[in-house]
Amino acid sequence: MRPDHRSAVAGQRREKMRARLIEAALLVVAAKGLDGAMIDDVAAAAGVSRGSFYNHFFTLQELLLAANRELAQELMGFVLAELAATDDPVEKVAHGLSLFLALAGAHPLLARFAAGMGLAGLAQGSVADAVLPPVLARGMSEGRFAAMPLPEARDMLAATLLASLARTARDEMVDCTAAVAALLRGLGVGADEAARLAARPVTLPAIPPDSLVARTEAVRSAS
Amino acid sequence: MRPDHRSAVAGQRREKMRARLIEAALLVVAAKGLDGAMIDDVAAAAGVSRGSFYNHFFTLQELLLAANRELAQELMGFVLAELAATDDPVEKVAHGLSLFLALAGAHPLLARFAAGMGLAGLAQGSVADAVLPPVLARGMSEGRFAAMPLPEARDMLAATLLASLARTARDEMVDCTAAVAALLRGLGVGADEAARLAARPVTLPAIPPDSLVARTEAVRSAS
Amino acid sequence: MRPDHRSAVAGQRREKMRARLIEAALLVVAAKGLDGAMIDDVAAAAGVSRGSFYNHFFTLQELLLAANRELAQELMGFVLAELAATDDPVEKVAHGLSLFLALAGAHPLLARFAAGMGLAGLAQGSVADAVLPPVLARGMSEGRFAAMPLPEARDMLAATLLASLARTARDEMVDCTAAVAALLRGLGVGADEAARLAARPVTLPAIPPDSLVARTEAVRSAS
Amino acid sequence: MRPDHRSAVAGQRREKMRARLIEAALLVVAAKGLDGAMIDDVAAAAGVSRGSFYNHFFTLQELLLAANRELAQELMGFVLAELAATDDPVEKVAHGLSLFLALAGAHPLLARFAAGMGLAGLAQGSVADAVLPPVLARGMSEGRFAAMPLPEARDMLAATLLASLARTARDEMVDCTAAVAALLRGLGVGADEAARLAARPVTLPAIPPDSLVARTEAVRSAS
DNA sequence: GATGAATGAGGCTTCATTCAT
DNA sequence: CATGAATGAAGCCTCATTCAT
Repeated sequence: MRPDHRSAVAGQRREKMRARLIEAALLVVAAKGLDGAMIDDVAAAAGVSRGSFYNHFFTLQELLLAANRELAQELMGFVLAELAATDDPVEKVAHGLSLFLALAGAHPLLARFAAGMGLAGLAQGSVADAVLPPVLARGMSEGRFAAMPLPEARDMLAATLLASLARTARDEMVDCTAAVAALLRGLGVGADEAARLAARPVTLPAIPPDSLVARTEAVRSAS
Repeated sequence: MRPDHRSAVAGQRREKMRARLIEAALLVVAAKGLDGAMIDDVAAAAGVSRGSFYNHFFTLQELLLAANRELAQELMGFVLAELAATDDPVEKVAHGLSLFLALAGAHPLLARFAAGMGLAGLAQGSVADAVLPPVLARGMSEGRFAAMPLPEARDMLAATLLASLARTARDEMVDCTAAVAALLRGLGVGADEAARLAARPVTLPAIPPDSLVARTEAVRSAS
Repeated sequence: MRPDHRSAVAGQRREKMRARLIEAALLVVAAKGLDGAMIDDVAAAAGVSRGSFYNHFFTLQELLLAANRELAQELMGFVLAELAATDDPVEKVAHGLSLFLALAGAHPLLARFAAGMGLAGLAQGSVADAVLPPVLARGMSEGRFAAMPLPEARDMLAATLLASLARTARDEMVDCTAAVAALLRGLGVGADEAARLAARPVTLPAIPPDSLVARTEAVRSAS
Repeated sequence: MRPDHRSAVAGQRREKMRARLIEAALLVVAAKGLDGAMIDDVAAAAGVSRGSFYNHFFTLQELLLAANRELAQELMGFVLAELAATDDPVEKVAHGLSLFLALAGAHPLLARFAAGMGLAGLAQGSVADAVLPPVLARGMSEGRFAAMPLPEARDMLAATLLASLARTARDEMVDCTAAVAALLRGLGVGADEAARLAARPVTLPAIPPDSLVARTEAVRSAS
C-alpha cells in the first residue's frame, strides 16, 4: 500500500464515480428530456448524494456536455471500427451513416439523449465535426463527391441524422435507406450508386459489455 | 359610443397588446436564448407589467409557440407570394429555399429566434410541415424529384435549413448556394440543374412596415 | 382612485413592508445574534414570505445595514431633540452620552442589536460619524476639549459606548456615570467637571408609539 | 527508537502541524475576514488536507480561538518583556499601549486578524482581561489613576485600541500619540503628563524568528 | 384591463463532518 | 496520522403564478 498505490486507487474510484454520473445523466435526459433533467435527478439516478455531483462537475451543463462527448466518442469508435476495412470514402460515408442510424434504432435511449441535446451536439468541436470533414474532403478530392464547402456538407449530414434521431426518439418510423440515399445524392453520388449503397444491409457492431452504452442499458433495464 | 363600438376598440387594443408581447418574445429569445427567456423579461421588453402578460397568455410556452407560428406564417407568406408565379415544383423548392436563407441572413434576429426554438420548430403541425410536403409530393409525382418518403425529404430540408440558421445566428458565414444545390441533389435533381437553380440570384421580398418582422426590427433598433 | 392615488397607495404599502422587515431584523438579530440571523428567520418574524424579502432587499447584509441606519438615526433624533436646549458642547457631549447609555439600558433589544452589528456600525458614514465630529470640533475650537484629531476622539467615544452596549447585551451591569466621566476626561475635561456632568441624572426621552423602537418592542412583547 | 522516543517525535510533529494550522488561520482570517474563513481555506493555506484539520481541532471556532489566544499571548509577552524594567503603573500603561499600537502598525496582518475577531477578542478570559485590570488597580490604589470600576476602564482601553486596529486594518492612518494621550487622560492622568508619556518614542520589540508572528509573516510573503 | 406586490414551490450551492483507504 | 471522496443538512435564490387595488 505505497503512496502511489493509494493515489492510484483513489483515482480509480474518482473515475468510477464520474462514469456513474455520466450514465445517470444519459438515463435522466432520455427519460425527462434536456430541460426536465435536474441535478437532483441525476444524483439520485446514480445512487449518490447531491454533494457528490459537485465534487465532479460545476454545473449540470458541464456534465451533459461530458456525457454527450463520451457517448459520441464511443459510438463513433464502434462505427469506425466497423469501417476500418473500408477504404472508399463513398462507401465509408454510406455505411457509416447506416450504421449510426441502426445503432440509434437499436438503442432508443441514445436516440432520445442525442435528440434532447439538439443541434448543440453538432457544434464545432463535436465528434461529428472531427470525423466527417476529413472523409468528405477526401471524397471530394478524389472526385467521388461534388465539390462544396465542408461545413455545409457536414451540417446537411449531421442535422438530417439528428432529425432522424428525433423521430426515432418520438417512436416514429424512420426509413433509413431512403434517408441515407438522399444524403448520398446530396453529396453528389449518382442516384443508382446511392440507392445501392444505402440498401446494403448493416450488421450492428458488437457492444462491449463494459462500454458506456452497455452499462447504461444495464442500469435502465434494472430499474 | 355604442357597445359594439366599445368592444371593437377593446378588441383592437387587445390585439395590439398581444402583438407587442409577441414582438417582445422574439427579441428576448433572440437575445438570451430559449432557456434564458423569462416572463419578466418579455413583459419588460414589451413595456408592460408582469400581470398584463397573464391577461393574454397562460404560459410562456404558449406565447413562444404563438410567436413561432406567427413568424413562420409571415415568412412563409413572403416566400410564397414571391413564388406565386412559379409553377415548376423544382424551381419552387429551389427558389423557396434560397429566399428563406436570404431572409434569415438579412434578419439575424429571426435566425437567432428560430435557432433558439430548435428542432421543436419543425415538429408536426409546423408551417414547414404544412408547406413542404405538398410541393415535394407534386415534384415526385411529376418525376422531377426522386421517389422517397415525404417525412425523410421534409426532415432533410428543414433540418439542414435549421443548421444553417444556427450558423447564421452564431455569425458564421453560410454558403447558401452550395447548401441549396446539395439539397436539390438530395431530392434527386440533376447536379447541373441543381447548380444552376441554386445559383440564381434572389431578390429579397419586400417587408411591409406593419409586419411582425419589420416591427420587431424597429423595436430592436430603438433599444 | 386616480392613477397617482393608486401609485401613492402602492408606495405606502411598499414602505410598510420595508418597515416590517426592518423591525423583524432587529428582533432576529437581537435574539440570535448577527451570525445566527437568516433570511428565513427575518421573513418569518415579519410574517411574510421568503420571496417578499427579495422584493425589497438583495441581501441580508443590505437589510441589516438599513436597519442599523434607521435605528441609529431614530435614536440620534431622540437624543438630539433632548439636547436642543443645550448649547455648551461639553454639556452636550456629556448629556448625550448619558442619554444614549440610558436608552440602551431601557431597551436591551437595541443594545443587543447594536452590539451584534459590532464595529461595523461605527464605520465611516454612520450616524455617529455624522453627529460626533461637529460637536467635538466646536468644543476643541472653544478650548473646552483638548486638541486632538477628530477620528481618534470619535473612535474613543464610539468604541467605548459600543463596549458598554455589549456588556448591557450580556446582562452585565454598566456604571454609566463612571464611563461617561472617563470619556469626558479623555476629551480633556477637568476631572471635577467631568464627574459633575456625568453624575447629572437623565430623563429618558419619550418614545413616540409609531417609532421603530416602540414598534419593535411591541412586536417583541407580543411574541 | 524506543517507544518514548517514538512518541516524543510524534508529539513534535503533532505540535508542528497544530502551529501550521494556526498560522494558516491567521492568514485566512486576515485575508477573507472572520465570516469568510472556511475550514477548506485554512487547510489549503496550511498545505494539508481537510481531514488533517479534524485530527487537531473539532471546529473552526476552536482553531480561531486558539489562534487568537496564542497571538495575544505572544504579543503581550513581547510588550511585557519590554516593560519589565518599568515599575510605575502610569508609565507601564502608557508605554504598553504605545507598543501595542506600534506592533499592530508594523504587522497589519495582525491588525486585520484582531479587527476581524472583533469585540469577541476582548471578552472575559481574554489576555487583555488578564493583563490590564491588575495594573489599573495598582495605579488607582497608588492614586495615579482616577478611581473607577475596573471593567469600565478596561473596556475603554481595549475597545479604543480595537477601533484603532480596525482603522489600521482598513489602511487608514492612526495618530497613536493622540489616542494614547486621550486614554491616559481618561484614566485620570494629568494632561501634561499624558502628553509627555504618549509622545515618548517606542522601540519595536524584537520579533524572534520562531515566533508565531514571524512565521506567519514568512508564510504570507512566500505567497 | 392593467398593475406590481406577495407568494412559495422548486431547484441550486455550500460547507462542516464522516469515514474508508 | 494523513488523505480526500462522499455525504446531506442548511441556506440561498429565482421565477411562475396569484390577487387586491
